Amino acid sequence: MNTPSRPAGWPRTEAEALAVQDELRLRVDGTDHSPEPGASGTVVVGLDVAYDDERDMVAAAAVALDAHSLDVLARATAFGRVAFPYVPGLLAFREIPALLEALDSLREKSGREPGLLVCDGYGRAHPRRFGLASHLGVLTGVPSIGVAKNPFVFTSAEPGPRRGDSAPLLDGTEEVGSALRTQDGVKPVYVSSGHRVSLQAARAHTLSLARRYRLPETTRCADALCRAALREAVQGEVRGDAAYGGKQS
DNA sequence: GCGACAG
DNA sequence: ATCTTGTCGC
Repeated sequence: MNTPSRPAGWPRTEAEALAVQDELRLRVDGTDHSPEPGASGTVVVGLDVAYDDERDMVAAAAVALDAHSLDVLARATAFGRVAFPYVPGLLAFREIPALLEALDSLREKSGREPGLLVCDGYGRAHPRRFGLASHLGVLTGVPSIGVAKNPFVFTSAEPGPRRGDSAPLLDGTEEVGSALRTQDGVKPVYVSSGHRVSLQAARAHTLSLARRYRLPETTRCADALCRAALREAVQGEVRGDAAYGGKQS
């Protein structure tokens, strides 16, 4: 019933959060230890968070898919209070406590270890090279990538028009990610490596997960789940239903 | 100094 | 992220 929104020691100020990023960024492993994209039996986890700022409430979702079939193997949610205000570049501090809780819950009920985490946002494509996907990867040790819908502060050439076409996402002259077309003639997504995944592999995983739609199936499933969970939790609160007061699956 | 800025 | 109807198309 008790859902800590801010774990002990969680940063309270922007300065503290920046210090944490500077410390943890040193632990990022840029070499590839990710499973083969689309490999049967590999568990890929999609993660997302929905907010109700009015009620200071967040709902996180973690969904496990089979990398080959894209079948949903397990789902988990977690609820809490907003852990940090939204500050561009510090998104992780807002979302990670609830995401870790959902991920723990998912491990319990699936009984399987994730081979890859797919986050809504950035990994290396970040002002300090330590976005949400990098942060979550370092904390869990699981290979991770970030797939975002917008280029944030970076620029890229327009990738070619076909699925699979990509262009470097640049911070000046440094390649920090890829603009990747996942469907013919559809707006690209912005992919970057988080932890223990190369950029090339991050693109391959993204394409393998986005077979029919612009966004990876992992992201679509997690997005739908956390939104539904938040709706139900808010309704429950309005009705004064105690069953919605804590965490749920 | 001002605006822009993952979700 | 979220506020929000209908509409065009596969």
